[in-house]
Amino acid sequence: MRFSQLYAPTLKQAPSDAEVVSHELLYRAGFIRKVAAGVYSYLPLAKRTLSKIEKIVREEMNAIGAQEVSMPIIQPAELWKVTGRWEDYGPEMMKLKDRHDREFTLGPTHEEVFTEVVKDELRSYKQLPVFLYQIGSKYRDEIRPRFGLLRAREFIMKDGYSFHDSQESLNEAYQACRRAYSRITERIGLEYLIIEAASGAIGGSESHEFVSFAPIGETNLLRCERCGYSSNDEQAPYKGLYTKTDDTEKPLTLVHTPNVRTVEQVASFLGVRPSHIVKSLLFVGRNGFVMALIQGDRELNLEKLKVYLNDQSLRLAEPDEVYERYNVPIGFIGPVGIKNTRVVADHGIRYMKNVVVGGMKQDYHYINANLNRDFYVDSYTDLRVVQANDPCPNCGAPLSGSKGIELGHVFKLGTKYSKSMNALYMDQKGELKPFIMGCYGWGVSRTMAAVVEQLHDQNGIIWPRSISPFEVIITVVSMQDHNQKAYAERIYRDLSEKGIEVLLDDRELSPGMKFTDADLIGFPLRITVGKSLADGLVELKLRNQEKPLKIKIEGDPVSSKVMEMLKEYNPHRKV
RNA sequence: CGGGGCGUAGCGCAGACGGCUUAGCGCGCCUGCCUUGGGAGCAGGAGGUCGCUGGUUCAAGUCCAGUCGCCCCGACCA
Repeated sequence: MRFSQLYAPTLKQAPSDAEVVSHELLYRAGFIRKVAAGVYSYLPLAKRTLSKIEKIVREEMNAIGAQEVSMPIIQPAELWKVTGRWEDYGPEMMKLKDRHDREFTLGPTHEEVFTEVVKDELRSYKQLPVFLYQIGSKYRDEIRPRFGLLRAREFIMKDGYSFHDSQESLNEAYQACRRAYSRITERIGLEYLIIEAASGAIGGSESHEFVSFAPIGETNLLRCERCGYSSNDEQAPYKGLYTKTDDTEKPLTLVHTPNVRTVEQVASFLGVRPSHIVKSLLFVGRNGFVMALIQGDRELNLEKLKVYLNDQSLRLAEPDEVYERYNVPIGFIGPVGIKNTRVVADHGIRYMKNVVVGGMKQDYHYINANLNRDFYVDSYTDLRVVQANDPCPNCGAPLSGSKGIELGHVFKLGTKYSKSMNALYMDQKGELKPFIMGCYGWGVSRTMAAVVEQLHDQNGIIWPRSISPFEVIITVVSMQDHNQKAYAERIYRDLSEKGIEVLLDDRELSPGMKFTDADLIGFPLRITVGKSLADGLVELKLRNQEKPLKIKIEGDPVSSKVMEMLKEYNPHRKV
């Protein structure tokens, strides 16, 4: 490819809305353009990189026996109503109606469609297992799209689904996919971590995430240096100690706390530690209001509460809803005297004495409230968001915290979808059984952005060789110089014939611009053909190398040295 | 959804408080000359429904209302 013919509009200035480095660099380097909030066009450079990522994903999926298919993006609402996800997935879905007013969604994921497709054809255990996948666009009406490709409303994803007649068979596919994902990440050249994860609205039991390290990532990682445990903070169980006290119970007292609402305000107004306050949070779910109690200095993990109550529709109640129902502004809500509301508490609540809670009356709080005397709890569970320095659930050593970008996610779904969709096969004994299912996602477009987050410097992107749009760029310093031009053409032909993907920068531009573009786009290797050609020299420079290497050309073009340098190229290392 | 902000040339911005002339600047683009090792120089030039709709006014990019779009923060706050 010649640069003079490549559509790669590079920009000196970053667009004003670019917030994270991957967004800025992909935009400036001419990979992407925005069409609407969270919706992007992929220009030729991006398309080449995305195709390479897809190819790696495809090869690794095929290698574990998964078969590629392609399912429709547009899906009828009925399919989603059967599994209850028309409501559960709800606002995240892009919904539309056809001319007859029939409802559809642009698929945010494809469990229903895949299950529907196989249910009538797979009738016997003899046909199992089956593992299908596709690579295509997904649509999620994100509450707030941001960070460019990292949280987009349209994005490219590989999603796979497997169907089994036993847990063992599911385990095999699950482990195979985990290995495939590890190979994908390694071939791309990302630094990553596999963590235990929450399964969220997809449902199911076991689940792991593949997360690439990035400070701007939205996944909170917890890691144990001692035993290697790793998890995200939505999933990690709290296995620490709870503070117990032997304090004698003091009498319950209502105190005037004008305009004091938050835990912090209450703590400073009353001069108590946040850990002495009980936070009372009201949620709304399928069965109405639920009150959750947690120690004031801890965050509540909504995922844990959803799982505990088996209600994915659970959400924090709006202040208006709370006021309408209890006649008390949020901030003064508490468990004392609350009626007709299920109360779920974190285990820690059991051991607290003489606590501060909302007064159930505007501008009042109770002090010295005590469990089973002044208020009551229906059940206890672990509701805490585990934080850095909490003990590791495995070995008790303090956890360390960091951030990452979720690239891949594997789930054991079990029979959630097959049961509700009546997707059954006949087992050896002639009994009808629901398929045991697994599901496996990989964010393709997000991977491109995640790589840029990890691999860049002040001049631009530093692509790993495996997914760079081109492996080599040949920069001709002066197109006026016939020798330079002719020799560059010669290397170009030679490398192309040897199967290297080369971009020849044959533009009539000042050398500065060419160098800047080459660095910005981030090709692994640059060959500069310039004035030193007169002395029989060209320069080779890896993208992460400080100084170029001058090599003698002596008849043979530079291909063997190029091959050698590309082989050794490690974009993560500064050279 | 709540709060804040923005919308003026391809990109980045000024002009708006304090109303009126020909709406500017940098980059980019076009032509010519010159130049070719890190976004060169000189000269000339093209490019604008000032997001949209309506209102106020002699006069609106500027004031008012509505609307659309975009961005940021928050939405685990009690």
